[in-house]
Amino acid sequence: MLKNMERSTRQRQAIRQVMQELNRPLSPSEVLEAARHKVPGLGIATVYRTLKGLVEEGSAIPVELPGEAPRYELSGKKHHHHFHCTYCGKVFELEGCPGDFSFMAPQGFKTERHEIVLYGRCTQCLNPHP
Amino acid sequence: MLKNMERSTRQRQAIRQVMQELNRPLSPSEVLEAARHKVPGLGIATVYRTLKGLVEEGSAIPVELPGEAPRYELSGKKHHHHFHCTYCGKVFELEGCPGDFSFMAPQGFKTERHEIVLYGRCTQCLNPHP
DNA sequence: GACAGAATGATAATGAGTTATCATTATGAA
DNA sequence: TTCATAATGATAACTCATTATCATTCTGTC
Repeated sequence: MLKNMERSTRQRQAIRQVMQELNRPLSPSEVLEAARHKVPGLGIATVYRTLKGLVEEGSAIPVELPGEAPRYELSGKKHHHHFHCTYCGKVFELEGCPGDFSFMAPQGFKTERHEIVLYGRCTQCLNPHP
Repeated sequence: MLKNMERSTRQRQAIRQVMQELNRPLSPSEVLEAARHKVPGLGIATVYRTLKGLVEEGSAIPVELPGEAPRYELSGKKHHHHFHCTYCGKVFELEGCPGDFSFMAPQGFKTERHEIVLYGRCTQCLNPHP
């Protein structure tokens, strides 16, 4: 007897695969575009529904960046930050973190967490003809 | 002969004052609320128009934080980051910056700028009864 | 294979934030 | 003070991301 996200459909398989393969935070429309290569008729509503389900079951988490609609990445990764290519708009995962930034907060403030976003050009956009 | 933001109205004066006095990134509705203490009948449309004008003339800049609508702060400050109180929702300016984060980017990526956001509790929210 | 009902896809509806409209008011040059 | 017109405030309209609706299709159990 099943509960949430109970049936294994081609659409859901494709969406999960795309998120594993691309391995970076994806917007719903990026997921749609990539997953349509596997399931041509895929609709955006299914993408939203599936992403919501993945977040609810804990296997994906939303990634919020300044001025952008949420993207989604698979969960289970350790503390990390992101790089946003200002040319192609893709967001990449960074490894590691320089550490604790509590010292930046004013006296009397209690820092609980932090986010770092780097902006610039990714390799593909710097070297368009490899 | 005047150009943009040409007339000095009570509304515009109040909005500029509020931004100077509070000295932190303010959302349009925060500006409205604060500026209404000076100009009671102030409307939200005027706030949006004035903020847009301030940005166009270069005296204010939009501050984008993850998952939030843009706030606005007066320009001319040096490189800095922000603290977002998760309790009252206010955003505060931080002084200084630990430095360069290019080393976090993958091989072949070119980092041009970075953003840091700290999350936690501000003094007021930690000490409600001073 | 048959069947209950979960899932899908197209699209209408929603919601939050922002902008446009327009009649009225207020600024500032003459 | 007068007057052209910029600015205001109320609110309708718009934008864009997301969700709801619903007829149809598909999954998985029997």
